[in-house]
Amino acid sequence: MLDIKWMRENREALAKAMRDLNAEDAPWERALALDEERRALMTQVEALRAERNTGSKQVGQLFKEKKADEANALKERMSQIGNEIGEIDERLRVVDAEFSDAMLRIPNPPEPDVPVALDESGNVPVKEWGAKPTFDFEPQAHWDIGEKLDIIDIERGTKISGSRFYVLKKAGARLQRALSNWFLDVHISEHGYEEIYPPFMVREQTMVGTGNLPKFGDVLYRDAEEDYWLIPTAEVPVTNLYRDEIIEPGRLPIYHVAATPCFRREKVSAGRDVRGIKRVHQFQKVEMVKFVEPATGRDELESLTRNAEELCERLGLPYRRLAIATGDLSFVAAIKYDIEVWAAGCGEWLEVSSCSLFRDFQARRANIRYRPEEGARPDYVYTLNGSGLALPRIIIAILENYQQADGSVVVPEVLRPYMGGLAVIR
RNA sequence: GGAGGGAUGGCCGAGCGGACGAAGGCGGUGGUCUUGAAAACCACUGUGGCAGCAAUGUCACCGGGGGUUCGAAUCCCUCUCCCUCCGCCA
Repeated sequence: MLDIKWMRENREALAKAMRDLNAEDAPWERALALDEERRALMTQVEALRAERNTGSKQVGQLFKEKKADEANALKERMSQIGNEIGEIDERLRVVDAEFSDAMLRIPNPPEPDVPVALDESGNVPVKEWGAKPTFDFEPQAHWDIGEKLDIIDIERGTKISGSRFYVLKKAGARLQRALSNWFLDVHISEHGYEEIYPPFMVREQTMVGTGNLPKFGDVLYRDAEEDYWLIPTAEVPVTNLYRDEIIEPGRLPIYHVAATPCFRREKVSAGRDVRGIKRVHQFQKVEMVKFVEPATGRDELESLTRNAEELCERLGLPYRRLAIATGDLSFVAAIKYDIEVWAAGCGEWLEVSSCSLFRDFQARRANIRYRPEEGARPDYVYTLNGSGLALPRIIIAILENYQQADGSVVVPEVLRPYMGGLAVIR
């Protein structure tokens, strides 16, 4: 959510931001109009309330002085004012609700250095690391490797739960667990993050806080009877940890990391990436979330992104960093880098991390503030998050990049301690 | 799942239709006293909206929302959360 005061004073900048974002349907003009109406109604109703407050006090006073006639007359007048207040209040309620709804549907303006383009074709590779592996045989795709090694069972996943579900078995399941644990351990002991185990189901308000609702409910799973939504990422519960709180001086920055399953309906990408385990309804992900002081936002984004990249490097997986263009930016992000890992079998770059700075956009929605110093007035924090990293795409990359002619797969060195010393999956 | 009891300022806790933004206490800040500190005493001590250049004014907030009333922390409805007992359960 944006600062309405900023919006009032920066109409042109706002208009340009919405154009750049390819979000010209965002109701920002409507929000500004409703804001004006809202304030006008407020001024009216408050004046009336002030009148009634003093009047009502007099009523009591007059009764005490036994001036019943005067008291009743005044009461009558106050009753009329009460009716007027009721009417204006009614309108105010409607206007207010519409205003809030409009505000929740306006995306975050991009940072000045975000490449301007209407869609993902404008994303700019800003960095590439590692050499793509070469083979003296025809490299297989992970769905073949996984099936032959009996570590990915798509057929049975589909039998149990339907399309876009899979079963990991034996070294496959263990590889995922090893990755998840190793990621966590690196972030905790080397990068200064605190581990969080959050709920995987959250209520609507929590989804609003991170910007997943009201606009993107169609990609979420929910309980049919109760107000429970399955998290599409740990970002949701972890960011909301401090909702409606004021973080005391000296506590920032706060770094959290959580490994959770993520649930996504993938409705909008129906038909895309149906093969294998690249795009699935349930996947494991380690997510980093930061709460920081505004001035440090960009530096924190860089270090966050590095925290993710470093994992790829240590796994020996070639990757590239993409600066996401305005038109491809998520609703809440002010700037975003994607990290894509090369998968030699299907010959694709796979997105395994998205690192975003939200400025105070989420903090306003979720009302997360901090006190810059003792006694100072609270201000909104900046929030950031990034995957570090997403599974099972890393599994895909490992299987495809580390495959050998005989169909076996070499386990990257760093994972072996987490795999009971296993060096080759065969 | 059943039966009860709660939610008040940073914390504890009173209030049950007007004098309440809210007694009292604790904590915090400033001051007096003191060589210094403690104690004692005095004062101050919530957040947000709107109008205004400002001083300031005004409105709202006693878990959330709605209602009754001239007037609600106080009465009614509803939701959420917490606690106790019973049942069930990894």
